[in-house]
Amino acid sequence: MPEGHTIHRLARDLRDDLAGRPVRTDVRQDRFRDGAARLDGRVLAGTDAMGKHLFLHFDGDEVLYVHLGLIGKLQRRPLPAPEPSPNLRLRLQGEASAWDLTGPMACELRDPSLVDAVAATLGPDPLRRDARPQRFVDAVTASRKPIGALLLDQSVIAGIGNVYRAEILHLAGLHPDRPGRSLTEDQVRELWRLAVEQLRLGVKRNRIVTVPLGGRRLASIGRGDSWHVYKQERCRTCGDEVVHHAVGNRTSYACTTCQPA
DNA sequence: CGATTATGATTAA
DNA sequence: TAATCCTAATCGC
Repeated sequence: MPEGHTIHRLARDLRDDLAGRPVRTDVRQDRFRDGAARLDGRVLAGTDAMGKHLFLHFDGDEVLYVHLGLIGKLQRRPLPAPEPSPNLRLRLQGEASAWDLTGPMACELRDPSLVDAVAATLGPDPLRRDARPQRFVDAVTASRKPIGALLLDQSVIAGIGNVYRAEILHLAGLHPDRPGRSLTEDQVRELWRLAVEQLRLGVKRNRIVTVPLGGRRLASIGRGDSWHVYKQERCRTCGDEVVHHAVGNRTSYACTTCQPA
Protein backbone atom coordinates (compact mmCIF):
# COMPACT_ATOMS: atom_id res chain seq x y z
CA MET A 1 0.00 0.00 0.00
CA PRO A 2 2.67 2.56 0.77
CA GLU A 3 3.02 5.15 -1.96
CA GLY A 4 2.99 8.85 -1.10
CA HIS A 5 -0.75 9.01 -0.52
CA THR A 6 -0.47 6.40 2.26
CA ILE A 7 2.21 8.35 4.08
CA HIS A 8 0.40 11.68 3.91
CA ARG A 9 -2.82 10.05 5.08
CA LEU A 10 -0.97 8.43 7.98
CA ALA A 11 0.57 11.76 8.96
CA ARG A 12 -2.90 13.28 9.14
CA ASP A 13 -4.54 10.38 10.96
CA LEU A 14 -1.73 9.99 13.46
CA ARG A 15 -1.83 13.70 14.23
CA ASP A 16 -5.61 13.64 14.68
CA ASP A 17 -5.45 10.55 16.89
CA LEU A 18 -2.36 11.09 18.98
CA ALA A 19 -1.01 14.65 18.89
CA GLY A 20 -1.00 16.92 21.92
CA ARG A 21 -1.04 14.25 24.60
CA PRO A 22 1.43 11.73 25.96
CA VAL A 23 1.60 8.42 24.13
CA ARG A 24 2.37 5.05 25.64
CA THR A 25 4.64 2.76 23.68
CA ASP A 26 4.91 -0.99 23.35
CA VAL A 27 7.23 -3.24 21.37
CA ARG A 28 7.77 -6.96 20.67
CA GLN A 29 10.88 -7.08 18.50
CA ASP A 30 14.18 -6.22 20.12
CA ARG A 31 15.44 -3.83 17.49
CA PHE A 32 13.50 -0.76 18.62
CA ARG A 33 13.14 -1.62 22.33
CA ASP A 34 15.40 1.26 23.41
CA GLY A 35 13.67 3.77 21.17
CA ALA A 36 10.24 2.71 22.39
CA ALA A 37 11.36 3.14 26.00
CA ARG A 38 12.68 6.62 25.23
CA LEU A 39 9.36 7.66 23.67
CA ASP A 40 7.09 6.21 26.34
CA GLY A 41 5.08 8.99 27.98
CA ARG A 42 6.29 11.69 25.59
CA VAL A 43 3.93 14.12 23.83
CA LEU A 44 3.54 13.93 20.05
CA ALA A 45 3.89 17.53 18.91
CA GLY A 46 3.09 17.07 15.23
CA THR A 47 3.61 15.02 12.11
CA ASP A 48 5.07 15.60 8.68
CA ALA A 49 5.12 13.70 5.40
CA MET A 50 7.48 14.16 2.45
CA GLY A 51 7.19 11.72 -0.42
CA LYS A 52 7.26 8.28 1.21
CA HIS A 53 9.00 9.56 4.37
CA LEU A 54 7.08 10.04 7.62
CA PHE A 55 8.24 12.19 10.55
CA LEU A 56 6.68 12.21 14.01
CA HIS A 57 7.88 15.19 16.06
CA PHE A 58 8.02 14.58 19.80
CA ASP A 59 8.46 17.11 22.59
CA GLY A 60 12.09 17.10 23.60
CA ASP A 61 13.31 17.88 20.10
CA GLU A 62 13.35 14.35 18.78
CA VAL A 63 11.90 12.98 15.58
CA LEU A 64 10.69 9.46 14.96
CA TYR A 65 11.59 8.76 11.35
CA VAL A 66 9.60 6.04 9.61
CA HIS A 67 9.89 4.67 6.07
CA LEU A 68 7.53 1.77 5.41
CA GLY A 69 9.41 0.40 2.40
CA LEU A 70 7.69 -2.33 0.43
CA ILE A 71 5.98 -4.27 3.18
CA GLY A 72 5.82 -1.95 6.16
CA LYS A 73 2.45 -1.25 7.76
CA LEU A 74 1.18 1.26 10.30
CA GLN A 75 -2.28 0.13 11.35
CA ARG A 76 -4.88 1.68 13.63
CA ARG A 77 -6.30 -0.48 16.40
CA PRO A 78 -9.29 0.87 18.32
CA LEU A 79 -8.98 0.44 22.07
CA PRO A 80 -8.87 -1.93 23.73
CA ALA A 81 -6.08 -2.87 21.35
CA PRO A 82 -5.52 -6.57 20.66
CA GLU A 83 -2.40 -8.43 21.69
CA PRO A 84 0.31 -7.20 19.30
CA SER A 85 1.94 -9.33 16.62
CA PRO A 86 5.28 -10.87 17.67
CA ASN A 87 6.73 -8.77 14.82
CA LEU A 88 5.55 -5.49 16.33
CA ARG A 89 8.29 -2.90 15.83
CA LEU A 90 6.45 -0.18 17.76
CA ARG A 91 3.02 0.57 19.15
CA LEU A 92 2.00 4.17 19.86
CA GLN A 93 -1.06 4.26 22.07
CA GLY A 94 -3.26 7.29 22.65
CA GLU A 95 -6.59 7.83 24.34
CA ALA A 96 -8.81 6.17 21.76
CA SER A 97 -6.52 4.10 19.59
CA ALA A 98 -3.20 2.36 19.22
CA TRP A 99 -1.07 2.44 16.04
CA ASP A 100 0.99 -0.68 15.29
CA LEU A 101 4.11 -0.44 13.13
CA THR A 102 5.40 -3.64 11.49
CA GLY A 103 7.98 -4.34 8.79
CA PRO A 104 9.27 -0.80 8.17
CA MET A 105 12.43 -0.19 6.21
CA ALA A 106 13.34 2.53 8.73
CA CYS A 107 12.19 3.30 12.27
CA GLU A 108 14.68 5.56 14.03
CA LEU A 109 14.84 8.30 16.65
CA ARG A 110 16.66 11.23 15.10
CA ASP A 111 17.53 14.87 15.40
CA PRO A 112 14.98 17.25 13.76
CA SER A 113 17.67 18.31 11.29
CA LEU A 114 17.00 15.00 9.57
CA VAL A 115 13.87 16.50 8.00
CA ASP A 116 15.87 19.00 5.98
CA ALA A 117 18.48 16.40 5.13
CA VAL A 118 15.81 14.12 3.65
CA ALA A 119 14.13 17.02 1.87
CA ALA A 120 17.41 17.78 0.12
CA THR A 121 17.35 14.33 -1.50
CA LEU A 122 13.81 14.59 -2.84
CA GLY A 123 12.16 16.11 -5.86
CA PRO A 124 8.90 18.03 -5.50
CA ASP A 125 6.05 16.18 -3.76
CA PRO A 126 2.69 16.56 -5.55
CA LEU A 127 0.91 16.38 -2.18
CA ARG A 128 2.76 19.33 -0.63
CA ARG A 129 1.76 22.97 -0.92
CA ASP A 130 5.42 24.02 -0.96
CA ALA A 131 6.23 21.84 -3.98
CA ARG A 132 7.97 23.47 -6.92
CA PRO A 133 6.69 21.63 -10.00
CA GLN A 134 9.08 23.41 -12.35
CA ARG A 135 11.91 21.39 -10.78
CA PHE A 136 10.13 18.24 -11.98
CA VAL A 137 9.55 19.68 -15.44
CA ASP A 138 13.19 20.72 -15.78
CA ALA A 139 14.55 17.38 -14.53
CA VAL A 140 12.41 15.38 -16.94
CA THR A 141 12.96 17.48 -20.04
CA ALA A 142 16.73 17.42 -19.45
CA SER A 143 17.00 13.63 -19.07
CA ARG A 144 17.52 10.92 -21.64
CA LYS A 145 16.23 8.29 -19.21
CA PRO A 146 12.77 6.83 -19.87
CA ILE A 147 9.89 8.66 -18.24
CA GLY A 148 8.94 5.35 -16.59
CA ALA A 149 12.24 5.38 -14.69
CA LEU A 150 12.08 9.12 -13.92
CA LEU A 151 8.67 8.83 -12.26
CA LEU A 152 10.05 6.24 -9.83
CA ASP A 153 13.14 8.34 -9.07
CA GLN A 154 12.35 10.05 -5.75
CA SER A 155 14.86 12.81 -6.49
CA VAL A 156 12.83 13.74 -9.59
CA ILE A 157 9.33 13.52 -8.09
CA ALA A 158 8.62 12.34 -4.54
CA GLY A 159 5.91 9.88 -3.60
CA ILE A 160 5.19 8.04 -6.86
CA GLY A 161 5.41 4.24 -6.70
CA ASN A 162 4.83 1.44 -9.18
CA VAL A 163 1.03 1.69 -9.24
CA TYR A 164 0.83 5.45 -9.73
CA ARG A 165 3.62 5.31 -12.31
CA ALA A 166 1.68 2.89 -14.48
CA GLU A 167 -1.65 4.65 -14.03
CA ILE A 168 -0.45 8.23 -14.49
CA LEU A 169 1.40 7.31 -17.70
CA HIS A 170 -1.74 5.62 -18.95
CA LEU A 171 -3.91 8.62 -18.10
CA ALA A 172 -1.40 10.81 -19.95
CA GLY A 173 -1.31 8.47 -22.95
CA LEU A 174 2.46 8.16 -22.73
CA HIS A 175 4.56 5.02 -23.18
CA PRO A 176 6.95 4.33 -20.25
CA ASP A 177 9.95 4.06 -22.56
CA ARG A 178 9.65 7.60 -23.92
CA PRO A 179 12.84 9.47 -23.01
CA GLY A 180 12.20 12.46 -20.73
CA ARG A 181 13.85 14.73 -23.28
CA SER A 182 11.35 13.69 -25.96
CA LEU A 183 8.42 15.14 -24.00
CA THR A 184 7.18 18.71 -24.34
CA GLU A 185 6.93 20.97 -21.28
CA ASP A 186 3.16 20.80 -21.61
CA GLN A 187 3.22 17.02 -21.55
CA VAL A 188 5.35 17.02 -18.40
CA ARG A 189 3.12 19.62 -16.75
CA GLU A 190 0.19 17.37 -17.53
CA LEU A 191 1.99 14.49 -15.79
CA TRP A 192 2.40 16.72 -12.73
CA ARG A 193 -1.25 17.73 -12.83
CA LEU A 194 -2.31 14.07 -12.99
CA ALA A 195 0.02 13.21 -10.11
CA VAL A 196 -1.51 15.93 -7.94
CA GLU A 197 -5.03 14.86 -8.86
CA GLN A 198 -4.51 11.13 -8.38
CA LEU A 199 -2.45 11.30 -5.19
CA ARG A 200 -4.99 13.66 -3.62
CA LEU A 201 -7.75 11.21 -4.47
CA GLY A 202 -5.58 8.49 -2.94
CA VAL A 203 -5.28 10.39 0.34
CA LYS A 204 -9.00 11.05 0.43
CA ARG A 205 -9.94 7.42 -0.26
CA ASN A 206 -6.94 5.89 1.53
CA ARG A 207 -6.61 3.66 -1.51
CA ILE A 208 -5.42 3.82 -5.12
CA VAL A 209 -8.39 3.87 -7.47
CA THR A 210 -7.68 5.45 -10.85
CA VAL A 211 -10.70 4.22 -12.82
CA PRO A 212 -13.73 6.54 -12.86
CA LEU A 213 -16.22 5.58 -10.16
CA GLY A 214 -19.16 6.39 -12.43
CA GLY A 215 -21.54 6.61 -9.51
CA ARG A 216 -20.40 3.33 -7.98
CA ARG A 217 -19.54 3.10 -4.31
CA LEU A 218 -15.82 2.85 -3.56
CA ALA A 219 -16.45 -0.33 -1.58
CA SER A 220 -17.99 -2.00 -4.62
CA ILE A 221 -14.73 -1.72 -6.62
CA GLY A 222 -13.04 -5.09 -6.18
CA ARG A 223 -9.39 -5.78 -5.69
CA GLY A 224 -7.71 -5.54 -9.09
CA ASP A 225 -10.63 -3.62 -10.62
CA SER A 226 -9.23 -0.30 -9.43
CA TRP A 227 -6.70 0.29 -12.19
CA HIS A 228 -6.52 0.79 -15.96
CA VAL A 229 -3.30 -1.11 -16.66
CA TYR A 230 -1.43 -1.94 -13.43
CA LYS A 231 -1.49 -5.73 -13.10
CA GLN A 232 -4.07 -5.93 -15.86
CA GLU A 233 -4.02 -8.19 -18.92
CA ARG A 234 -6.48 -5.98 -20.80
CA CYS A 235 -6.76 -2.21 -20.73
CA ARG A 236 -9.77 -1.17 -18.71
CA THR A 237 -10.34 1.78 -21.07
CA CYS A 238 -10.19 0.19 -24.53
CA GLY A 239 -9.89 -3.55 -23.90
CA ASP A 240 -6.66 -3.94 -25.86
CA GLU A 241 -3.62 -5.85 -24.70
CA VAL A 242 -1.50 -4.59 -21.79
CA VAL A 243 2.22 -5.25 -22.23
CA HIS A 244 4.41 -5.90 -19.15
CA HIS A 245 8.11 -5.14 -19.20
CA ALA A 246 10.81 -3.91 -16.83
CA VAL A 247 11.53 -0.17 -16.73
CA GLY A 248 13.78 1.14 -13.99
CA ASN A 249 14.08 -2.26 -12.26
CA ARG A 250 10.34 -2.71 -11.78
CA THR A 251 7.57 -4.18 -13.87
CA SER A 252 5.88 -1.55 -15.99
CA TYR A 253 2.49 -1.83 -17.66
CA ALA A 254 1.29 -0.13 -20.83
CA CYS A 255 -1.69 -0.41 -23.14
CA THR A 256 -0.65 -1.06 -26.74
CA THR A 257 -3.34 1.29 -28.05
CA CYS A 258 -3.63 4.07 -25.45
CA GLN A 259 0.15 4.35 -24.97
CA PRO A 260 1.88 4.00 -28.35
CA ALA A 261 5.66 3.72 -28.35
C1' DC B 1 1.17 -25.69 4.73
C1' DG B 2 4.90 -24.21 1.95
C1' DA B 3 5.86 -21.11 -1.92
C1' DT B 4 5.15 -16.87 -4.02
C1' DT B 5 4.49 -12.17 -4.36
C1' DA B 6 4.37 -7.14 -3.29
C1' DT B 7 2.41 -0.33 -3.95
C1' DG B 8 10.63 0.25 -1.80
C1' DA B 9 15.24 1.36 -1.56
C1' DT B 10 20.10 0.53 -0.39
C1' DT B 11 24.37 -1.94 -0.67
C1' DA B 12 27.59 -4.97 -2.79
C1' DA B 13 29.63 -6.96 -6.79
C1' DT C 1 22.75 -6.51 -12.07
C1' DA C 2 22.04 -9.11 -7.86
C1' DA C 3 21.44 -9.65 -3.10
C1' DT C 4 19.36 -8.01 0.85
C1' DC C 5 15.99 -6.41 4.46
C1' DC C 6 11.29 -7.10 6.48
C1' DT C 7 5.98 -8.99 6.86
C1' DA C 8 1.48 -10.66 5.46
C1' DA C 9 -1.81 -11.94 2.10
C1' DT C 10 -2.63 -15.09 -1.46
C1' DC C 11 -2.16 -19.16 -4.18
C1' DG C 12 -1.25 -23.86 -5.37
C1' DC C 13 -0.79 -28.52 -3.69
